[in-house]
Amino acid sequence: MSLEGVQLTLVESPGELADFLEWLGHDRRILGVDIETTGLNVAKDRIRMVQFGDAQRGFALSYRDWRGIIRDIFARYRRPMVGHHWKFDSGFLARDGITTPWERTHDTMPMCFLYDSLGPKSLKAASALHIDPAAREGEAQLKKAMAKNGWTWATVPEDFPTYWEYAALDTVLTAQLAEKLWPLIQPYREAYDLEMAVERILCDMELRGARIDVGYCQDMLQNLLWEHGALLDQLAPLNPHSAAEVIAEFAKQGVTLTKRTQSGQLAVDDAVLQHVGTPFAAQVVKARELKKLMSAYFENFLEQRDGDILHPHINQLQARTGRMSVTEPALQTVPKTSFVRDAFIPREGNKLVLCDYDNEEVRLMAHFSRDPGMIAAFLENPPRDVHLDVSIRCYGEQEGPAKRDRGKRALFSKAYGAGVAKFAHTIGVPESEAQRIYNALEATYPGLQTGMEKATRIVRERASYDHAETGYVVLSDKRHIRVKKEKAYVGWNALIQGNAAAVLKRAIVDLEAAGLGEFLILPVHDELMFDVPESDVAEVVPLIEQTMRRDDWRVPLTASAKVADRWGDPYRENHSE
DNA sequence: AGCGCGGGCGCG
DNA sequence: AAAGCGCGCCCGCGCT
Repeated sequence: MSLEGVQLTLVESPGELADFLEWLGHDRRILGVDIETTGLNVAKDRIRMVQFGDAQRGFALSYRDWRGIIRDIFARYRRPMVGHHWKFDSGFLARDGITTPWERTHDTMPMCFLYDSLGPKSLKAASALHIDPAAREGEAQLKKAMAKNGWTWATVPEDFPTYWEYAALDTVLTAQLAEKLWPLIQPYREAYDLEMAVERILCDMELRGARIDVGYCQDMLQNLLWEHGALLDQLAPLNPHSAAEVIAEFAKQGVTLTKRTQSGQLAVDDAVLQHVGTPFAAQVVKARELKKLMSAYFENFLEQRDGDILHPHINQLQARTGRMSVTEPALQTVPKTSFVRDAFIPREGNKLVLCDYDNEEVRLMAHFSRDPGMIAAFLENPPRDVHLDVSIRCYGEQEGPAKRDRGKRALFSKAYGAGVAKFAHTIGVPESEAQRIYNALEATYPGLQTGMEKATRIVRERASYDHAETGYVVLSDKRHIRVKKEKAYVGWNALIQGNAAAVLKRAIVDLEAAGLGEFLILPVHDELMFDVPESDVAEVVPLIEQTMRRDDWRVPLTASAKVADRWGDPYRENHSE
């Protein structure tokens, strides 16, 4: 495939429209579709252009001029279509009341990911790799022209050739990419079908959005602003957010710092400041905390809302493991305090339902390690506390329960590759002590070590076999997650996180099939948030738990739901968790 | 003024 | 032989 001889057209006159419609009637394997918008925000931005194309030709249509025609095309076109990141385009069109035929639509983004989970996922980068290095030229040229003329995506003239050619070419790239990748991803059809089904549901979730309590956010932001301002006044002229100034202040006060950052500078992170323990160190910690709460959370909630609804971007294939991420705002990183989570409320007359998998990653480790003790623990009813068992083996029946968290930290540290030194440092104990906990872990669940070694070996062997820089692990839905050979030990993490991600995606599809899709609001790795009418809650909650439950692993993957009036309810101090 | 990076910190 | 993994967003800072 290449871009040579590709013909691009801006449809302006009725004659050009007739030519375009005649072309649209031709027989072709797949029709590429794309839209251009004034920006990325589905609540605030507009569609400017809609483009159609195949491997040879691309057409750009002004949305303002041809909206009715465009609507008809989506209603009538009966053959397969393909977009790149179709959730974006489909969401904008759906918002305008234009329904698109998901059941006949493909997406080259999941194709890219399934072909190579570490490869490029953007249309331009993937096209440059798979089709023609010239695929990037239009974008570069357009950016230059926009900068020169002070244009944005909202103001660049529709008839500016570089703009509409760039727009029309995207459909050609998408169509060519689809033709090239389609045969290559056939071994991963199960995963592809799953991703397409998930994408459609995520599209609806983004449009639905999550409701926030605007007044609460405004009040909390005011309080934070005041408190942070007062702290800055106290410290002035010193800026507690400048590491250099903080380091200089410690030097002046005679405090010696030793920990270094990755690049060799003196570290002044939370652990260091806690260790220093002076009032000034505490003030720096406090200032950072307040700033984070303001800037990353409450300010963003208020800035990014549409009325009282947040429409976050749910990035389906962002992580190399196939995990999803949520941005604008980053709702997967909301602090686990009622203070921040109280910002999230259900719609009028509704309840929030929060359902997460119980110890999902540990249960998957039990499955893949085949460790008899770990498997047995999860087969008991109720399940044994695997972390407590490690702690008791290390510290005894008396002291063990109080040190359960060390058992838990040991498992996750060890499982994801931390050495004894790193583990000792993160939990703040001498290395000898950390080694004792690791020994207890190994004695309790010896299968963990062998499982990790096996995953590492497999990644190395596959990389060698392919003469490649990367090997891979295979997930339950047959997809490959690539892992760099020089960090082959990451294979275990990829296996666990990747399968956890696939489990959640399958659950989302099953929930929709069970009629619960309309309540879905947000995924958080091993957890789903629902917004459910109060009158349906009693019926829906057990259905959610049953639908999410998985019994096709060596241990059951169970899910537990909580009902709340605010997201913060389960995190309140008097709550018994 | 805008960009990229490192440090730091929020989550699973 | 040894190696914590996966993200997003903020700030300060140095650069263009």
